[in-house]
Amino acid sequence: MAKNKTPTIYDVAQRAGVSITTVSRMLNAPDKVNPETRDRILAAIDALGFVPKAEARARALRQTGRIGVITPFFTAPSFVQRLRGVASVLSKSSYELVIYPVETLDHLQGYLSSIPVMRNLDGLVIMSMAIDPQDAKRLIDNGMQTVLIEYQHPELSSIVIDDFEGGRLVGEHILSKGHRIIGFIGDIEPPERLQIHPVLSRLKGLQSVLEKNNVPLPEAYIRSAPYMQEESKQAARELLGLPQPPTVIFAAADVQALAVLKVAREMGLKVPEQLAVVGFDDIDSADYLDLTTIRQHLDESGKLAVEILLSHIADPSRPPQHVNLPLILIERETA
Amino acid sequence: MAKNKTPTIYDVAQRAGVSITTVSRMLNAPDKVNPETRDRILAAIDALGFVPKAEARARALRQTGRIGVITPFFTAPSFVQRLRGVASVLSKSSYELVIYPVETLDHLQGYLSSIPVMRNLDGLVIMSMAIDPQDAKRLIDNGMQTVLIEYQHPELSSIVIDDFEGGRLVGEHILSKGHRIIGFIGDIEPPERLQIHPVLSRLKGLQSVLEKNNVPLPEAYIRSAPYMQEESKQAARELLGLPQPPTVIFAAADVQALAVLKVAREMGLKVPEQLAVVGFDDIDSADYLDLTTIRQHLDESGKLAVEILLSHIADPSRPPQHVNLPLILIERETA
DNA sequence: GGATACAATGAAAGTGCTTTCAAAAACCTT
DNA sequence: AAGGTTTTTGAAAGCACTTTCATTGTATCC
Repeated sequence: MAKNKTPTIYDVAQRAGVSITTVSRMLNAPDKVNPETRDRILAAIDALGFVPKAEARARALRQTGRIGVITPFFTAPSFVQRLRGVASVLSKSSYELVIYPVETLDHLQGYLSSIPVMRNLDGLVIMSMAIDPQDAKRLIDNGMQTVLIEYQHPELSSIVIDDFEGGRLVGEHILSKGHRIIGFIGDIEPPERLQIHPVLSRLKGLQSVLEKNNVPLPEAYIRSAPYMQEESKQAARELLGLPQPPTVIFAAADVQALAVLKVAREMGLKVPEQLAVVGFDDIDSADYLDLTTIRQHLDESGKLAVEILLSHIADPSRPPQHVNLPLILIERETA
Repeated sequence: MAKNKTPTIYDVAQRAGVSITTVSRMLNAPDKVNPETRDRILAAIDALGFVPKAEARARALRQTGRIGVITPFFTAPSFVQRLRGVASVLSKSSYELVIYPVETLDHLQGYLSSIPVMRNLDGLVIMSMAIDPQDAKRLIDNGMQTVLIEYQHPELSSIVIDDFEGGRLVGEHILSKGHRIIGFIGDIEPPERLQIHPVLSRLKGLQSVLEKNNVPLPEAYIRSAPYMQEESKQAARELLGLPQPPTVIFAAADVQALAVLKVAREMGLKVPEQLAVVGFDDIDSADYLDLTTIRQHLDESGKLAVEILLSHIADPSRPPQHVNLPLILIERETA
């Protein structure tokens, strides 16, 4: 047997001693071919394990739909948790989950220009990325059902959280705990590809509360650091090395808060007595570390996104839906 | 314009004043065509509402550009990290990443019976799951390139680690630290769907070292608990409630080790003075918590799997490759 | 026996794309 | 300004089938 290639209609024809025409006809209109010939062809088909490719594909495309998720390269636990939500509802339906990890803006551009046009996706979830109006328009024009997470567009469904409010919640909490010297760590200038600025809003929310209560937050107490562990630790060390170090640090992402906790341990600071820490996201690890943080229902946002998506795929006439997920402060041990 | 037919690439080409080649190229490798031309084509596409037929494309293409990953429903950080490895190499190629989360054995069976026949995948990675000989045969017969992680089959490429050796490493380490009363927590009876028993091997590795050194490990000090946080904590509490509590606990998964650490904190035990903890996996959080653990290069295993897969897709005549990834003990603060 | 009607088949021409290869154009060097 | 690269492009040759159309061999009728 000439193997390792998947058999084509040509192989079948040759083996059955007929032309490809006859094989094709046998497949599409069996009654138009002589029963003897038919049996010969059938035997050849079985022997070769032939499956008409186009048909398989068409069937595959119909029976199992595909939904795509565009996500910043998922190094961050928060994205993972959202994906988990997405997968959990998808695995109950018969949809495949296709992931498009975005590392650079080019990537995103590439996906966005080919996806709507290629039409081999039934729906799309775009996580934490700004998309420009032109791309949005193309999605809409091509009837690609899309749900945005952490970004908005009037004509596309979206799920957002109120980052400003989150910052406020943190501000109120730490003030109520009596803190007056406050440090902030966050990735204020996020990677260009994202083009969204949740961290800045969180900071502003914090600032608004502090101002209202006449608690200062000098420039020196605000450090911008990327999500990486090392950079975050460095930022924490700088903050704690200040002549008058903060008694609480608000890290705008849990992963960064974890880094702060690690520094605190290194320096032998008792948490929360000598240093309180508040995070943002409520990733899984936050619970393990007893980190006080803002829960933004990451799993839920993923689930919801897909549910909205599926309902819109089922009935494309539904208007876009805009959901604002509530935030709550989870008080644990670190603040 | 002859309309009422759905537009083809020819119509687009004509309208944009270029050849079909250029249109096709624009669709598949946008960066290889002049931006001006690109805009013209894009405009034509938009104007005509052109949609490339997936079927035709697959036909001409002879490959699908999709690689699939079958993974236990990815709630566990360790799977996530492997996926990260997978995605990192995939995003450099032009393959789509399709994820098949497995929740039940039925799921797996469904995937395994349709995937090879459907032929809409160029390659497959199967993580941490046993596949029976029949399914393996089907994959092989249909020429589906496959890489197994944490499971072996003589005719399929695979990536494994030596769990027994990992257990040994832990045993030697804790003995060298002077511990003589040892506790073990692990998911010894894993979910039926997995049908693989890495945890048992880890335990056996540990036991082999202990025996050799005449250190006892009574039944009561071995607790089986599923990966969930609550169950793991409960197991830890039981262990620590023993008349003679262990001075070190080896948790066969980092997530469980984190739960142990949490219990220790609850009980006010100093780590590692009063209770040492060793994990297994070296997930991201392990670093944040300074957990002493066995590193099994999760990211790397994912990367490697895809690299092997891609090389086999490129040249299907290559023989299956069996890789044994080395384990090392990472000594941090907890033991 | 000759004309007519079919049934069964294959050669070859699509189908809507991708890809290879080579030519043309634009850009650098020295 | 001559030569060498690189970038853009299109003609044409696939891909795995489906369809059209012409050819053959019979069966049927008068």
